[in-house]
Amino acid sequence: MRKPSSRTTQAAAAVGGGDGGGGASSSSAAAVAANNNNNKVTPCCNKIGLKRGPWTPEEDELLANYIKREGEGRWRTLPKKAGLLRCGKSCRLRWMNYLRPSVKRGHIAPDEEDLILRLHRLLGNRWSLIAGRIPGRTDNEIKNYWNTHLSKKLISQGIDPRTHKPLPIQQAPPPPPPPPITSINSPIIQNNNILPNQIQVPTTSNSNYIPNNNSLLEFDQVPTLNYQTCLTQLVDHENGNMDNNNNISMIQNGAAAAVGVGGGAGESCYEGQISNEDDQEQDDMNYCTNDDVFSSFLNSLINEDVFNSQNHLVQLHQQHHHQPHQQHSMINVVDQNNDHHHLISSSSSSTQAFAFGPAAGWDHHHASQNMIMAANPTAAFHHHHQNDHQVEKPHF
DNA sequence: AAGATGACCAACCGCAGTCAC
DNA sequence: TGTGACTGCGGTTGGTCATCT
Repeated sequence: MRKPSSRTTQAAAAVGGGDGGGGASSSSAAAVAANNNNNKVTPCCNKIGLKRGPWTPEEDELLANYIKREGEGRWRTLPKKAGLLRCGKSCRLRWMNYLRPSVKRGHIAPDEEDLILRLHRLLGNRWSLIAGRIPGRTDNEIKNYWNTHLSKKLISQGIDPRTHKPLPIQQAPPPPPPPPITSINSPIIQNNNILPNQIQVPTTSNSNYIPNNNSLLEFDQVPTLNYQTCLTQLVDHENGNMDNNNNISMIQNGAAAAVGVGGGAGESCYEGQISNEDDQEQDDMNYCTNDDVFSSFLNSLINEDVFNSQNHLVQLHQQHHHQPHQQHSMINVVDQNNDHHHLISSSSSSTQAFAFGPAAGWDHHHASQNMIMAANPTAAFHHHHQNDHQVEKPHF
């Protein structure tokens, strides 16, 4: 199984040394030729004699001491200043994945594992995003853990680790035909690794319709969130006018979302902020940025308790007021062309507590016909644990 | 005991986004 | 507006160790 080692040769020759900064690294003649053809060799990659391979304790000490003195950044010049025969990229990697004080190493707890599973179902192989929600863990560590443990675990459970859907069963009868559908043009929804060319929404009025693809939105389970204000800003920011040419619009009307959590449009998006980080992060969340929105969104999605609490409040509200309540969902959208994510807020009204979908009526006043829906985070979490030690319950 | 195999994971690679000039 | 440097990301490689045959 062990593959022939080429690393020693690479280290000795160090042709095109460094670790590929700017994508120009190579250690093979073919790659060197390609570099020459591309005429895109960064200075870092021209340097020879750079050390590769595992770091020694002495190198670690040099790097750690330098960063303690000078701080992170300026990776290109850091090795020389720190007295290291490494390229900046290697130094950065070593620091980020190993030497950083905040890095938590060792056994991944069941709670962390559960969180990884949830986030992966939601985000796919976006390891940095996943790692960002698991304090002390690096994207590399999570990626490795996924590839060596979790993917195998899911397979052993009959679940496709890429889609989080049941693996196909041999000799199984063909699935029943789906209900009539109406094609919706791109953009694409990313549903983990599924990137259909067309997103399809049933035209049936059956509100109980549930897509065959169980990763699609389950209309009766939609999280109620209160980030519409920030989402509006987010979508505006990321997509300019976000018109029909982009096929992404759908800013819901912002009225009285998220019962008991914050308030209506215009309020701070961190009213009722859900946090799974420390107090410092809580303190830092006094303003609204795209990252914050996404962070808050993830916090909400990974917290079933929050969702359940909100559902309960919605139910209470309806019991007392006997009127439909506006529901909001968050949809993760990926532009087909640029792979950018867009968090989209949707709204609908229904006389049922959590009805959501075609019968309840998509908000076509605010949603482009080309809008998409997918990535039901709640559905994604149905079968996971009730508790998330990472997340605090919001204060209502 | 020794080689083969598998698991783990640190490190590398190449690409893309962002920013300064 | 174009270019290059810098940075970050996800995929992949390969070294090391444990277990199997």
